[in-house]
Amino acid sequence: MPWLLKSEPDCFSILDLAKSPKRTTFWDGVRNYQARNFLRDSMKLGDRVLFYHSSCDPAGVAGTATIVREGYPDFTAWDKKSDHFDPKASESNPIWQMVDIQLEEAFTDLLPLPALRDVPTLKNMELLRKGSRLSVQPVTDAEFAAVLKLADKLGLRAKR
DNA sequence: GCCAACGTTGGC
DNA sequence: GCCAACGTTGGC
Repeated sequence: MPWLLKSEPDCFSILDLAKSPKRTTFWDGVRNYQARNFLRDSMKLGDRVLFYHSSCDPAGVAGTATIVREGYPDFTAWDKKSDHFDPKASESNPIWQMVDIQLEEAFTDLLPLPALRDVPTLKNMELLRKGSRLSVQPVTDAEFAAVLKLADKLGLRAKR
């Protein structure tokens, strides 16, 4: 199943991912139980990911990635120096999970959120639901394909 | 920077 | 177990 992962580009952008060793990173800092359950139970090796930039202007889809390691304990949770430190977590009780993702394709430019709202296929997409804040979201195959198709149409996919 | 929507906390 | 208060998210 495809997924959508949100990141604030000021914190970690798709360019940061592109510059990472092997264009791969661990997806740490998720501190929401519903999102945690997706990371732990549902994300599978090889699943594709829409990399979404949130809290920026405009917000939108920045590219795609794939899951290259399935859920494992998020060790930043018991690192006191981490921004994502959680006093309730420990090595023996990790609470939080993360996955590793590898960059697949960075769009040449952001696919802006308002453009997604114009696509009929995406009408029920979790991202577009009013009040939706989930930072790890399942995406249907049809939705994933529709986003890529729109990126094509807007000329945001340079390499082939 | 505003504020609506949501999740979490904690008193009862 | 309810629910008010609070903190956070994230589009605008």
